[in-house]
Amino acid sequence: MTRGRRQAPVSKKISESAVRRLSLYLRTLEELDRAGQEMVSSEQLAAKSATTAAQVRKDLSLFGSFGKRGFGYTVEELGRALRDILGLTQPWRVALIGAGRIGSALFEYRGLTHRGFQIVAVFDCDPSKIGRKWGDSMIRDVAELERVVGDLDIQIAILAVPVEAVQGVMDQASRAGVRGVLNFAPRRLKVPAGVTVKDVNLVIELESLTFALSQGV
Amino acid sequence: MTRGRRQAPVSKKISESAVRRLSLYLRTLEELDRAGQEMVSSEQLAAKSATTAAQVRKDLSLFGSFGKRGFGYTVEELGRALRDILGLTQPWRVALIGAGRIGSALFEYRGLTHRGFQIVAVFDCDPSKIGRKWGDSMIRDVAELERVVGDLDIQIAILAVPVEAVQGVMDQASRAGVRGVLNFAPRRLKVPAGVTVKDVNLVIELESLTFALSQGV
DNA sequence: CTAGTATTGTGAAGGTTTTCACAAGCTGTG
DNA sequence: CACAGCTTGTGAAAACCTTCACAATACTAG
Ligand SMILES: NC(=O)c1ccc[n+]([C@@H]2O[C@H](COP(=O)([O-])OP(=O)(O)OC[C@H]3O[C@@H](n4cnc5c(N)ncnc54)[C@H](O)[C@@H]3O)[C@@H](O)[C@H]2O)c1
Ligand SMILES: NC(=O)c1ccc[n+]([C@@H]2O[C@H](COP(=O)([O-])OP(=O)(O)OC[C@H]3O[C@@H](n4cnc5c(N)ncnc54)[C@H](O)[C@@H]3O)[C@@H](O)[C@H]2O)c1
Repeated sequence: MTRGRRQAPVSKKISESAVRRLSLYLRTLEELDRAGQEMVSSEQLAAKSATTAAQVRKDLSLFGSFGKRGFGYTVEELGRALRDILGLTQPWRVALIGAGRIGSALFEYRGLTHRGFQIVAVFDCDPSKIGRKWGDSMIRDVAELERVVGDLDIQIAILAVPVEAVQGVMDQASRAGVRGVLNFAPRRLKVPAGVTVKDVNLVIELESLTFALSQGV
Repeated sequence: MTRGRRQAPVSKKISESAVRRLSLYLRTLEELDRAGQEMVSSEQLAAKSATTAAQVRKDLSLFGSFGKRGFGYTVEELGRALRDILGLTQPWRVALIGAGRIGSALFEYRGLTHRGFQIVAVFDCDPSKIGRKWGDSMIRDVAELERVVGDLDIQIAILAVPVEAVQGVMDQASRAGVRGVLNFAPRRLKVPAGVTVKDVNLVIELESLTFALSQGV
């Protein structure tokens, strides 16, 4: 029987909610790090991440053993481990498709670059927008998507196009070799196996809010 | 033993995921309605909403009995029932706080008004923005928040301010009597009991995407 | 009216996630 | 070195959610 720590997972299935919490823990750790704190207990990490100490320990135990009994976790070390688990050790190259209102907000959002997501190309289909300069680069014709994704080694696409266009753009993107997609259009996308989609849907958020509000009366 | 249909729930606890699916079903129903379809089976509703027929029926059964055995559901009737359950029978009055990049994208987003969310006031703290005209109304000083929320009977606030400012703005909003909040800033908010918060956090979405991508290697 | 077909509504089973509780183990102190 | 104090890591229990499977039932056709 091996005794290693920080062991690779035995390929257990990890729940979506566990992964989302890991991302939260990482943000909390970064705040602690900025505040100069070196150690943190599962108790404290939980309090700052709106969960419980047991949940924190269970989540981490899915991936290995990162703490010291009696003392807690080293902020920096655990942060490194989480970045590693979440696949954040090297920056990701992202295409933004749709240079409209949401697209421009995202393009200028420092929170993304900061976390290692580099928008390396922007696409649109509107001739009046194509060629316009955004930041260092230029808005490209979405027809070039396939070529550019290959040339720039893009792995992720953010879809910020109108709902009627989104499935078509998705098809182009998956043909181009994009493996992950963040979709802002309110439609469930059909994708080939091997492509992962995450949806951001404001209306669902708002409606789950109004549900809660009208329940609580 | 009563035999009523469409019974009010016996105040069971409804899971967040069930509510989110209801919102999805509603969108699907609206699409079917636009397409002129009158009846729908749980099977079809499930296929279009990326879930299973059993799940659809179970979700609906939490709130009552809306279908006809042997036939399915009336698109319009079920739509009405879902709007009722989700608290969408009358429009909600929303304050947008933070007239920056994300704020302006949201303000112009038709998808919200469309679904009965009316942005009736916009607030900022930047003197160069206050007083500027947006749509029919004007950007107001966030200092007026408390008064305006009362005057305009605002129930929901969308927070689109920088992360450093968000807890302060949240405190103002809850003092003002806002009961629901959609928060775009990447920080967990502390709120008094009776206030519900939903977070929209892009970085979590992207990181759960990169987790999936780096697992799947 | 009866038979036949289709689909709902729902207990029960099965599966997953969260919480509990405690042995294991690290560190500082005397 | 032994002990005290504290926190992790983890099986087991509890809670929660999804899937299964089928009786109940609505409607149509004959
Ligand atoms: N604006 C918001 O706050 C908001 C919020 C949530 C979701 N969304 C969703 O995000 C998407 C974009 O919204 P928006 O408000 O930015 O719209 P927008 O109209 O401002 O921008 C859409 C952009 O996509 C471009 N486009 C259209 N078809 C294209 C194609 N086939 N290929 C490439 N580019 C194409 C358009 O030229 C335009 O520049 C929509 O699906 C919307 O439902 C928007
Ligand atoms: N831009 C994006 O795409 C994006 C994406 C996800 C999340 N976010 C988050 O949304 C928030 C807003 O981002 P943004 O890019 O729109 O920023 P922004 O700087 O463009 O806009 C923020 C606005 O808030 C105003 N403001 C600051 N303090 C305020 C206060 N106390 N009261 C009222 N208004 C105040 C500012 O004057 C500014 O107009 C941030 O927390 C950001 O992390 C942004």
